[in-house]
Amino acid sequence: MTQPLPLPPADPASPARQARRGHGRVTLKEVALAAGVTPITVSRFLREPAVVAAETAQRIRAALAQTGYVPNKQAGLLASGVSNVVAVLLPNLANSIFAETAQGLSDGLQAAGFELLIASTGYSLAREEHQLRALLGWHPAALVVTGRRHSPGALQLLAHAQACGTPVIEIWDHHPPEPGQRRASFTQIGFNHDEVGRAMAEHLLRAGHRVLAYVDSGIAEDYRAHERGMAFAAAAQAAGASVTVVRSPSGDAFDAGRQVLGDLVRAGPPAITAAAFANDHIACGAMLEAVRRKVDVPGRLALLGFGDFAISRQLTPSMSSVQLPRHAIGTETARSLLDALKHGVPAVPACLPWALVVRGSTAGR
Amino acid sequence: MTQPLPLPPADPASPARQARRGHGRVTLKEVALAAGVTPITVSRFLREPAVVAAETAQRIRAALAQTGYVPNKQAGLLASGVSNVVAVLLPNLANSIFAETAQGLSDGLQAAGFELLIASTGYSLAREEHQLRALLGWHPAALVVTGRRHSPGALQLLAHAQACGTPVIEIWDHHPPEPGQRRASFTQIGFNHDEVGRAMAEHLLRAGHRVLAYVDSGIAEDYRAHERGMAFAAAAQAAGASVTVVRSPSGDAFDAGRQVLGDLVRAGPPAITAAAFANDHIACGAMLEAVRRKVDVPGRLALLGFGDFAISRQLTPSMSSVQLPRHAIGTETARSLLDALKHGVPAVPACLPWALVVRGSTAGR
DNA sequence: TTGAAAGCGCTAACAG
DNA sequence: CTGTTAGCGCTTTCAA
Repeated sequence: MTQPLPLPPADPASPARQARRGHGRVTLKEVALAAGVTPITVSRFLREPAVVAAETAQRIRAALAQTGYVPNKQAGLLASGVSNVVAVLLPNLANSIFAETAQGLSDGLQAAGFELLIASTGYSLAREEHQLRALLGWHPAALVVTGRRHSPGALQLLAHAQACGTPVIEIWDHHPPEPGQRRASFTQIGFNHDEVGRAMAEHLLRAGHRVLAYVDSGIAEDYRAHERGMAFAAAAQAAGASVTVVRSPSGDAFDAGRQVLGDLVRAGPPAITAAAFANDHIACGAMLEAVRRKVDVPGRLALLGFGDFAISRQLTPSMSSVQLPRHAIGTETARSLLDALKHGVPAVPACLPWALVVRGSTAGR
Repeated sequence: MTQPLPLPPADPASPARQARRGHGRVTLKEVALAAGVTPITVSRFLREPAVVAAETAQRIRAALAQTGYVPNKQAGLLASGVSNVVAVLLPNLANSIFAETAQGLSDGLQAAGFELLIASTGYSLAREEHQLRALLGWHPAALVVTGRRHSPGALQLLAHAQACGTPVIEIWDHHPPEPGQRRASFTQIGFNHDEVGRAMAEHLLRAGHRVLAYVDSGIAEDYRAHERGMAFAAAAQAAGASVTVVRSPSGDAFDAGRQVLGDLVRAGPPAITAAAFANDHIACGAMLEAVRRKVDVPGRLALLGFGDFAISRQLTPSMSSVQLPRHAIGTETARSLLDALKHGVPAVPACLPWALVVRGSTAGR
């Protein structure tokens, strides 16, 4: 504080300094003092600049710049009773699949003045409930969670929030309610994983495969991957094909895929001729190992991924996969949420399109 | 509200209902009413359960469960004047490199009761300043930003915050202050990108290469990648080698790498015999294209990546790269921050280790 | 061990 | 167009 560093918005040596609280932050009152008005006028100017007189506005503007005022959101939200926070629970942020959804949400919500409070659950329902409890303390304007599976406690919290008028959206899923199970229903924005699993099976069946495998996610609570696997197996078996479900080992997904490939080619007789995977990383690992072992893909073994990650089209042969509305889930959720929040209506659910992209790894017959 | 759904923590049909505000949230006062004590006692119990009488505690516990109380953080933080929020600004979340740092931060801070407010800047200093302004409104306990380059406005905000006692940490960088440039100094936790650039050059020079290329990031404001490139070029030229710096095209990084490979092999005479890249994705793209074109790697062209992404060790030949303390930057920052916050001392800077991993793509000579 | 009073910083409502 | 009054939900003194 000895040398006068250029700190225009709040020079520590300026007269505004001594007016600060213990925490050192400039408050509305101090700005008002500097501008020669009352706090409420400054508050008004901040929210609706047009409503104050031109010359008053000028003085306030100067005071604002001079003091380096930053509004305290805690206080603002508390006083107004409205929240501009949207709480988001994702299984994972490191996984680019969800990061893109977060980006989509952010794109759609930030422009409308909302802030995102993002927490990751690590694919654990227990952690989801824990995080949910923490997030709820911010009294968010809306709640976005991943999937339709939640712990009983989380379900109660979500139902309670929804009953109090807070929109709750389940993303990355779109599923009709189970007949027997009575549960609160939330708005779902995503796609049906059963359908995807079936489509994956049908694609392989259509190519003439009769001995199939599904390589499931190594993550115990990746329910959506398990669901696709169940639907895949059911569809294949209904068509008279056989299906082996293997769970991929945990750890690096590429390595897991490499490891699984050994089991796949060793299996039988009858030999497995096509495998579907819980995600592209595992599938790509298997593909790389197949290339290394000179296992013919798709001749000896066809491979079908899920997620259509950037690397998948780059390998040789290129990986057939399922293209997902990763970003759209975010933007659509934002759109739906803004609508719901603005007009006080419930958020509308949406079933978003996906596409099975056929490439070299399952080509021809 | 017609059928009595099981909502234990706050049955909308319970007596607690009518006690709710317009926003429908249970407040401390209502819990107190249900427990037959005053709000302050409940508040105390929540923070220091041991300090209230055993039977009072019992009643409060029951009231808490019955009402489904969720503390309002806005109010709590406002009243106590302390913030448990750490604001984090990252260039990008979709990029797993930063997602891991965020995870590290989260791992270290959540246990200590802090919450992360994460925003992404999209590698734009302008957006950084904007986001910073928004984040500052939460009056965070600490500020974590990426890199040492900031807009003048952001610099003022950061300096101001630091002057007010809020720790400010710059991550992913560790650089001595420029002699001529007078600027506020913040705690840096990361590594020196000049050193990495030099090490990359030295590795290739040591392998006998004399005609080099640096494939820079296509992102204009990825200053750290540019820095590595400058240091790379300077070191190579100092050793008498020639260096061509090319900027990778924007868009999919793998495709960019593929595209760049054409230019690299076409260049000369003298022909470029080794290329370093701003990141592994571009490098892998180049590698895949080299394999496709049957360009011998490393015989005709050695490739050296940066970041050591999961895919890099999987390709054939495997990619030499620079292993980064992605997660450690997060955990170390958390550690440093907790220390600073707890003892009121400034956060200590740290220079974290990285390692050049030699694999097939730059092997032998 | 519990309570009463006061206030965090800001914003609704109303009044002028 | 501006100010007054009251209070958001909670926590900090202090006192009982």
